Amino acid sequence: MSKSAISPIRAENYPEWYQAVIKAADMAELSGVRGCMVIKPWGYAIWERVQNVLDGMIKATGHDNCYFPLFIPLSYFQKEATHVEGFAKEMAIVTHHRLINKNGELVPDPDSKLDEPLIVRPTSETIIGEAMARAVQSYRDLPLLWNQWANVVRWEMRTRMFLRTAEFLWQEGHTAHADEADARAETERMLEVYRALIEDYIAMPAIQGSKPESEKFAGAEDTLTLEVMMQDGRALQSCTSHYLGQNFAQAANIQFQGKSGSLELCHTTSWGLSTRVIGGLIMTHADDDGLVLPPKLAPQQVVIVPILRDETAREAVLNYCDKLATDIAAQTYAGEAVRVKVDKRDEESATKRWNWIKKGVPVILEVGPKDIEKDGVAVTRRDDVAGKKTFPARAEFIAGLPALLDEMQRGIYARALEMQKSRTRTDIKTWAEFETYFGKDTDGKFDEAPGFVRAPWSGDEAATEAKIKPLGVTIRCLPFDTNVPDHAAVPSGNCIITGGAAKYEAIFARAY
RNA sequence: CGGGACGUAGCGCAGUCUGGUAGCGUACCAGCCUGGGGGGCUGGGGGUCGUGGGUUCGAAUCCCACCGUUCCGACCA
Repeated sequence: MSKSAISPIRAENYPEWYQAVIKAADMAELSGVRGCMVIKPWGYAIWERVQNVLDGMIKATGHDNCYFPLFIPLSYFQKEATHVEGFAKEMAIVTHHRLINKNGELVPDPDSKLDEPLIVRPTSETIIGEAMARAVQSYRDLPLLWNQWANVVRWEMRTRMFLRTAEFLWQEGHTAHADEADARAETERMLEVYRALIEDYIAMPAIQGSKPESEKFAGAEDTLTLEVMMQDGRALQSCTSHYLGQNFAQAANIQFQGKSGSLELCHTTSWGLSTRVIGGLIMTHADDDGLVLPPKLAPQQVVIVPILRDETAREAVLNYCDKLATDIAAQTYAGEAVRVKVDKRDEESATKRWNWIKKGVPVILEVGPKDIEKDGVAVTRRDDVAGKKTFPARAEFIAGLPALLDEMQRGIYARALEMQKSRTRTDIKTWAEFETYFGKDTDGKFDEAPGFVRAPWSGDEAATEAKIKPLGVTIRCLPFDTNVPDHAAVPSGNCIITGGAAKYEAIFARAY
C-alpha cells in the first residue's frame, strides 16, 4: 500500500503522466519560447551520457567530428527538390541583420534586409554537401566520414518535451562513398551503432527495418530505422540512417576522379539520433514513481543519502559516506568507473531519497549510525522501489555492485522486451480484425491500447494509406529479420490491407 | 492556419457573473520539535492581477484590440 510519486499515474492519463515524470525528475521545462524547452541539469546529464557513449562509437567506426554553420543560404537548400518539399513547411527564416528603434519599439531595419534569406538548419545535407564537393577530388578521398553534434530547428505545429520540440539537439553523420554498395554498408553499420546504444545502453528493445516509401526521409533512396514500443503501445522512431543515393551529390556536385580517370558522382549517406531518445527512455522505462534509468546510461548509478538525525554522529556518518563513495568509485561496470555521489544537501533524508527515486537513479544507499555500527548499508533498488530495502554488509555490497548493476540493466531490458513481444500481434490476419484492433478507444487506458501488428503487406502505398490513416496507424518499418534478402522468409498469407499477394512483412502501429 | 480553453506570488489555483484596491495551497526564509516512506507547529518575505486603450469617483472584475500559453485538427525525428 504505497502511494506513488507521480500523479496522474500511467493508467489514469498517460500523456499527463509523461509530463509529470519530466517535471518530477527535474529534467526539463517549457521555456516560454514557442515550442522550445529548457533542458535542466539532470536531463542534460542524461543527454551527455548519450553523447559520450555514442560519440565514442562514432569515432571508433572511423568518423571525425566537425561543425557547419547554423545558417543555410536558401539557394543551397533549394538544390534538392524532394528535400525542399519535405522541409519547406517548417522553416525558420532569417531575413534581416539589424534592429532599429521605431517609436520605442525594436523592429527589423528595412534597410538591413538580406539579399538572400538564410534558413536556420533543419538538417545539414545541403550545406555539408557544399563542403564535401570541395573536400572530395579523388577516389583516395573516399570514404569521407563526417559527423557533427548540433542543434536544429523545425517549426513544428505541435510540440512535446523531448519527443518533438521546435529546436532539438542531435548528431548528424554525413558520409560520401565511391559506390552504392559502400554507402549502403555505411547505413547498416551506423544502424548497428545505434542499436548498440539503444539496446545495450538505453535498454530499449528495437525492431530494425527499412521505411516504406511514404515514411522515408525527404531526399533519401532508403531510410533505415530502429522502432521502439512505448508503454502505451505506440511506436517511437529512435534514430534514422539514410542512403541518399546520388541525389545530394548531384545537387552539390560531389564528384571524384576514379582510378581510370573517369569523373563520378559520390553516393552519400546521413544518419541521426536526437534528444528524442530521452523521451523514448522515459516512455519505455519510467513508472508511477518517476524515471527509471538503466545503469549503463545513468549519470549517477549510486547515490548515498547520509542519515544525519544525530548531530553528534554527523561527522562520523559523513566520513563513512565519503569513504564508501571512494570505494564504490573504485569499482568498474561496463568498462567505466562506477558513478557515485554523496547527497549532502541540507534536506530531510526521506525527501532526498524520494528525489533520487523520481530521478531514476538505479541504487540508493542510506547510511546512518545504525549502519555504521554494523558496517553495512541500506539498499533501495530503483527497479523495485516497492520492495523491501536490503541491508548487506558494506564490503559485500561493494564487491557485488557490478553484478547488481548488470542484473538491473538486463532486467530493465527484459521487461521492456516482454512488453514489446506481448503486445505485438502476429495473429491478425484480416482487415476486419485489424480495424477492430486499432479501433479501440484508447483514452487514458495505456495498458489496453493497441500495440504493434506484424503482418504480410502488398507494398501498395496508396491503398494502404487510404485505409490505415483514418485509424491513426502508419507502417513503422519493414523489419529486417523477415525482409532482408539474407534472412528472407517469403510472407505466408495475403496482404492485411488489400487481401492480395504480399511482398513484405510490415509493422503497423500508432506512432509518436 | 481553423475550433475550444486559459493568462492573478516560483508552481498550482480561487476571486471576475453581482466593480470598492488581492487571497488559498504548495514551494521559499527563520525558530523550535522531529527524522531510515517523502514531517509538525509558530512566525515571515514575495504579486505593474498578460499588454495597450476605453467606461467609471473607483477596474483583476465591464467593453475593445493585441500578445502569449495550452488542448483538438492538418504537418512531423
